[in-house]
Amino acid sequence: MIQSPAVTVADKTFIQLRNDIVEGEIAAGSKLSEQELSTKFQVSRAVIREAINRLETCHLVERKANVGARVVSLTTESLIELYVIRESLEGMAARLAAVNMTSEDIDGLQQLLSRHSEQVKGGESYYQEAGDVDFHYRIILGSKNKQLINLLVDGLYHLVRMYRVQLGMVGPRVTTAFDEHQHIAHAITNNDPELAELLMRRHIMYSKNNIEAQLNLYK
Amino acid sequence: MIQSPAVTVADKTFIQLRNDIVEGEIAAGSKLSEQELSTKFQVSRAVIREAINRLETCHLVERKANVGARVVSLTTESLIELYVIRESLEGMAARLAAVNMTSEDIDGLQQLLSRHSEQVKGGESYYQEAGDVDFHYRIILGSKNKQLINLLVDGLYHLVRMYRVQLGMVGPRVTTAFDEHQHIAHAITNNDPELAELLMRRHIMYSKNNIEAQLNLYK
DNA sequence: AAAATCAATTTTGTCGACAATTTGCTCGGG
DNA sequence: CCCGAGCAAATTGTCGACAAAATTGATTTT
Repeated sequence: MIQSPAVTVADKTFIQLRNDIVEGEIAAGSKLSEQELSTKFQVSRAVIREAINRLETCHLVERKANVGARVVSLTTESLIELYVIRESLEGMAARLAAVNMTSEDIDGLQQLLSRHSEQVKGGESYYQEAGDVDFHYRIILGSKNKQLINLLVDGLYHLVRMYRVQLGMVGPRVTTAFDEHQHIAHAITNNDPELAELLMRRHIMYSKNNIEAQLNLYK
Repeated sequence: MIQSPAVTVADKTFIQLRNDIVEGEIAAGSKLSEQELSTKFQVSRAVIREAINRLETCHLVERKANVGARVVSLTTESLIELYVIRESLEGMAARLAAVNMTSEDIDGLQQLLSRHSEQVKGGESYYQEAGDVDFHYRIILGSKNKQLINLLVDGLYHLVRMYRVQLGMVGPRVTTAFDEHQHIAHAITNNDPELAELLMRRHIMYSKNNIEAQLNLYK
């Protein structure tokens, strides 16, 4: 898949729906009526079905035969499960990146961190949302493992974003996370795959623990 | 998704096509013509499109807009990439299994290994194909992480099987692999997640190395 | 009143036809 | 002889209608 510039109507509908779901405009757990959506978007049901199929591919909706499609519901368990998978896959991505990133890739990564550094000093919390994603995204691409990239970017990325947006993942982890990013980048620069993987796994595990703690406040 | 007993025509067509692709009856890299398939299976093109969409979901075919769908081509690089992902995810599965498997689960796992033990002593090479899959499958389910299970069983399992069938993964690793399985099971029985993950990762890495060696013979 | 049954309605599944796009070929020019 | 423009055939994308299945609500039975 990988972001191709939406040539067909089904493409546009899919992207629109995906945004609506990730942003929460279509509520988590709600039903996706084909008829309703086809009148809303002024397209045929075939287009809607195609779009829903793709949403299922990136784990944003679940379909049951003869019953229909529902947006996935956001549960604490699923979020934790997701972070465990991220820990595993992005840890591996960091390991691979330490071996496979070119010096240009590494330069770009360092420049990204420099910009983030100024933002953190300046007290901007803009960092958390886009910055964190950017960093992880570069590591994933740096793995140069096409299947891994596809799995993460098209398969889990949007689901992670959906949780972040809708549960409002903020917390006081901004500067801490930035330090962790620097350590990971350092390990990659030194071509130290074991350390890069270890640090990335810890980094994601800390995020997971942080989220678990936040969620337990509501209990 | 997860194996639901094919209620709709598209379900059956999908499963049929999936088998044909995995078994190599539809050649790797070949084009899937919607018209051709719809006449062959005596169903409408809508059904074929639905089936192809699902095949894309489990990474068995790739689609391009206005061009069509092709069965993925089996390259050495992709196979290695796949094993790297397995190493990561199944390693994590073993880690989780060591924590989350019930004593009943563990009993079942031990019984499975006992049966395999007799088969290995008896010199049956039946083991490799079904036995290995069975073992790994139990570990994956033992993780109790629904998203991980879904990712592996519906997403990568069939692709792995496709490679095994079509490249004829045999090799002299039968008894060695069995020993490794026993060690992994032992670590899980002892509730030792770190060791279980380490051993599973090594186990899959050994398989990967073995395959790489085999493939390099042809160069 | 609660549970089971059946019919009406709504929703998804499947179909064939038409529209839009790509592909391969032919033809004309350089 | 090679290359590009344009045309023709084949393929995918989109559509509306019909068939089949599930949900809903009323009715009957216990």
